[in-house]
Amino acid sequence: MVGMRDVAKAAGVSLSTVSLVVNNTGYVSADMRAKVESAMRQLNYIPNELARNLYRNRTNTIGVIMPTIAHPFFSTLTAHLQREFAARDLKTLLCSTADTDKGESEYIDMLQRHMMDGIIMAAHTEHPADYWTSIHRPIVAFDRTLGEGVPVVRSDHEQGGRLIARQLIDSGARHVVLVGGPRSQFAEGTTFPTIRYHLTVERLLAEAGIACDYVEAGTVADIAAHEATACAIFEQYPDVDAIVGSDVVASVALQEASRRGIEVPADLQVIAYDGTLMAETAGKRLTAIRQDFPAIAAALAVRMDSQIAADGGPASPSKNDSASDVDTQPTPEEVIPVALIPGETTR
Amino acid sequence: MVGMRDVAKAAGVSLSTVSLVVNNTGYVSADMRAKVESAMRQLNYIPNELARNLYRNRTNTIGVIMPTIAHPFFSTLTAHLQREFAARDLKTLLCSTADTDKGESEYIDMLQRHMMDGIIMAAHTEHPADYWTSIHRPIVAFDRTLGEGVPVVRSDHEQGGRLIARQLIDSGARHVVLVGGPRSQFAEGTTFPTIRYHLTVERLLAEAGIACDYVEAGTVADIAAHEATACAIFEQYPDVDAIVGSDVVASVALQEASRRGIEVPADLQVIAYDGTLMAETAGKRLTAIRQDFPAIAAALAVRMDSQIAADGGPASPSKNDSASDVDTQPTPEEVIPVALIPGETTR
DNA sequence: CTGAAAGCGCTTACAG
DNA sequence: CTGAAAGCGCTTACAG
Repeated sequence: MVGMRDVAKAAGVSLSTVSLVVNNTGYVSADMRAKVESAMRQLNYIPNELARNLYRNRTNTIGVIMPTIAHPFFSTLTAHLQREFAARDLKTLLCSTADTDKGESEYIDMLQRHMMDGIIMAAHTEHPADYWTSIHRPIVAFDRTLGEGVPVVRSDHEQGGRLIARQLIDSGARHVVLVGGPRSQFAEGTTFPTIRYHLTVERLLAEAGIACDYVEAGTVADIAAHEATACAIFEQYPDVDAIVGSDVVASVALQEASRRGIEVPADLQVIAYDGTLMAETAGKRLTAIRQDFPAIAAALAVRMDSQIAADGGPASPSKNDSASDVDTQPTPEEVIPVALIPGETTR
Repeated sequence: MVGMRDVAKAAGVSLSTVSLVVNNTGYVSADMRAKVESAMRQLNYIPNELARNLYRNRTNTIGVIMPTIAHPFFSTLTAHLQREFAARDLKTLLCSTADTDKGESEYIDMLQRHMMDGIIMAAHTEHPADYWTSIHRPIVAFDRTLGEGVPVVRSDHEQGGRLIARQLIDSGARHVVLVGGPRSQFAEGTTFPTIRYHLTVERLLAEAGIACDYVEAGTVADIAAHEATACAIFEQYPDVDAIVGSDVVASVALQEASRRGIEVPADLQVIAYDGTLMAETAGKRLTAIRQDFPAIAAALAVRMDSQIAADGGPASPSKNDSASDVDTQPTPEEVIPVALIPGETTR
């Protein structure tokens, strides 16, 4: 392995001169630079980034914690995140909680051991209330409230709920089935804002006097369960005339409806929540609430930027502690609008 | 930041003793260990992994270069890879070529700068013949022949082609449309083994006297193009009675067929190549050639293991150079069987 | 079994 | 504008 030392020797200059040339820092005379550069080329010198990382205590790597990217929602989100980070010269370390026996605590560990500069938390594991706030390193949550000081980016699920409810009410739905995660996540003080779309739909439909049942489809990582659930709906609720669920659930429900000879949208409407590619490849183009992946990813990246800037900032307690106390925003939350994309599965 | 030095001071022992305790290496007396451990706890010591990385010249990170994980094939593959690597305590660095303005050469750069221990190459960019072999660091290719010394793992596309052809012949297809990547990739000496399934199908259908047209669907990252292509088939070939393409293409083609009132499978058969989740969420369960993701990921990981072992090995030219010459396998290629999963879209 | 020393490869003040 | 020196935080021979 050829190092700076070798280059310095070959060029007949000092170590620091080589460093200056490599980093294009400070002033180096033209011929010094030339000598160094030709030596680098001749020896085929490649700087060892690890040494720099050690010195700077930075790896330019962000951990992206997802339940699993086998799920289209999370693969889409991750793809967009990766683009945002790459544009900032940040690497994306893929951290799945469902594909692995590793929980996110192992990833947090890696964060603290300085192998990552920050973490995007989009997995669904639950933790004691103070777990996240006690970490004191750059974390940004997606669609999770993790506690004071952990910024959140999420879609406007209330809006999503309103859009769905309006569609269903206007089209004269009579019996709606909502498919979603474990109802236990709906408890008071839940950390899952996602549920608000279900709650909103339920409330608005109730006000309109429309029957609405909720069916649990298992956790987001259990895709087989989604498929089974979607098929079972028709047994359990023979007179269902509208189904609302994730792209996966909606697609499978639509498929099952076709198998049973149920006319969509005449006798059954289907609305997908998420709006990934899968909503376009189902039996018909699904009417979908589209979460705005580019905007979500951009917002997450911007938040991450500032979290990192804050972290890299005053390592020693700043003299004006009071000022920073004043600055403490009460868990900044950024809400991204959604849109209803009309498809072929609603009236 | 509290470091080993602080722990040593607090425990009243030397630096190396702390190191031994932390790494659970060598012999440390019980009370020494106890003192150190309590000091670590009190100071809340967290080892800085960067320093270790520098010393060991290893990051335990594998770069996974994909065109884009927005495509279901690559997100599925990546999910499985991540599982395999995690089981080996290797991190997965997500490297997309299509989601980014970065080409894989930038990732190769990171490999050489020792920020990654190895690279899985599954993207589709072309390079001069000697590019890959000149890197001399752990690389394993998926479905790409990259040159001498770069192991390849791929599905048995010839078998895939045979399975498809047999299905089409046995069911009495008359006019088949094959949808795939740019035909320019089919040139002699191509580095894309994938094309062999098309070539095999074409040959076998020709022998059977069945008409077969090839339609280009754009690169794998251009999903919008796939969708457009799938719809256009019906205009271009009004009498098509079988369509073969990736999960995405097949799903969209099926959707379009339904829109046009074409009966599947009676008047049109559809076969999907890949067999991801998307093949299950289309309008009907797609008959699919399923690539064996778990086996592919496992094979890639095993190859990566040995590439890394070889790389970490004799840094200095070994005395028996001749022996290693003899050992040089001519580009090991591991071929994983595929399977035809019968669905509702074939007769 | 423990400690002082050198070193992983680079960076950055700091004298000249 | 250049060079000798200290240091990033840890590891590992190597004396004791």
